[in-house]
Amino acid sequence: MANERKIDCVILGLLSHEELTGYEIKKRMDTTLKYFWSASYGSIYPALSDLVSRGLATKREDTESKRNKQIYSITEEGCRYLREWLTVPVEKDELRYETLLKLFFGNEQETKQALTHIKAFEEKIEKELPYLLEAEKVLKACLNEDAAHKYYLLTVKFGIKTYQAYLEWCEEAKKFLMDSGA
Amino acid sequence: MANERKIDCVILGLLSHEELTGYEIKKRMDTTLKYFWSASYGSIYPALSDLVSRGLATKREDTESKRNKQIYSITEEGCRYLREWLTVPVEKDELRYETLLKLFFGNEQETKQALTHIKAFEEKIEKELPYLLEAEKVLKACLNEDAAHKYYLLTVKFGIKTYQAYLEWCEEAKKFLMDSGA
DNA sequence: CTTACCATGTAAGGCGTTACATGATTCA
DNA sequence: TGAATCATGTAACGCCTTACATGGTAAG
Repeated sequence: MANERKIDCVILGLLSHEELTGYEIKKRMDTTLKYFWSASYGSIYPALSDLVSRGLATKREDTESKRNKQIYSITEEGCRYLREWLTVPVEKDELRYETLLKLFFGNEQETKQALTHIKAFEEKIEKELPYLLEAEKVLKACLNEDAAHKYYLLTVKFGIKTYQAYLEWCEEAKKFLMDSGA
Repeated sequence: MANERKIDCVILGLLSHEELTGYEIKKRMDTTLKYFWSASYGSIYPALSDLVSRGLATKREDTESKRNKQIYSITEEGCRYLREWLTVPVEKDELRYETLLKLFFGNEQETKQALTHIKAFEEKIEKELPYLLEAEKVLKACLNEDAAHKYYLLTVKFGIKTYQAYLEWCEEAKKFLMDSGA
């Protein structure tokens, strides 16, 4: 237990909450996890097959719906694997912001360009923040329904805190460039 | 100009400030850029060769020092390439925090484990923040010496803002878990 | 003299995305 | 009936890291 593929752990984590299809796993990623993790079908489906072959998950066909669904569940061993991973210290938290890269080299362009990148970043954050705030409200309201909500709420709060810090920075950065620039 | 390898752009950006060896490029990454970008020798050296073969940079051997240094410079075309990239909108800002992943699935473990991850995260941030604050002080003092400092300062300020937000979140998260937990 | 740092590069392999390929079902 | 969404998968390829391989130099 040292070099786990993160995709395996994310999937097992989601399966530990409920049974899911590959499609649903992708959806969870694109909604609740997307603020700090992402994955594509091209990594999810192969990972699912792999988890089954390693005995960490099982697959069964859905009989109820008319769709050709493959439903995945976590196994006992999968649970053990997940819990083990959760006890191991975090290896790496990574941030790759192209916006900051372009800003860092801003001197090669005009101030206007730098401002454009900052504004684009600001707009993106302003558009996403309401979803986080809404999620916070909903989660706070049903905190007692599911113990897992507590942890979900913490990650949402993280997103809100940082997004608000981003927006503050955007304001300051714009002011700084407009005052000092030109 | 649509699918530029970011590593090329970072290197060209650094070379636009000054001539550098591959080793020095790596060092710049590990100090000034590491808060929002990273790269290893295994990607830097091949990229440098590639940039030379594409006419975006030139390489010459160092004659002054006794070391076997390969010094790289940006070409006119390299400058054009860089500036072009800087005008293109940002494609992706990515955050991959394993800490949040482990926290999200925190229900599978004890509250204690979640707290451990938060504390480890907090310590890491507390250790790095002073460097950012020091960099801010230095940059503010010599802002007029080099126009590029202005942009460098902005990225440092971004780091400070977010790190401070992280620390606030850590405090709240710890309190939240200790109050609600157990 | 030996440790730390300077300095360059390659090879193997991992991990993941994009694009492709296909088709069913639901809803307006 | 057509668009949106549900649903599963593969293949090619890109990009990067890790580990390996090697050796010089400066400082204590």
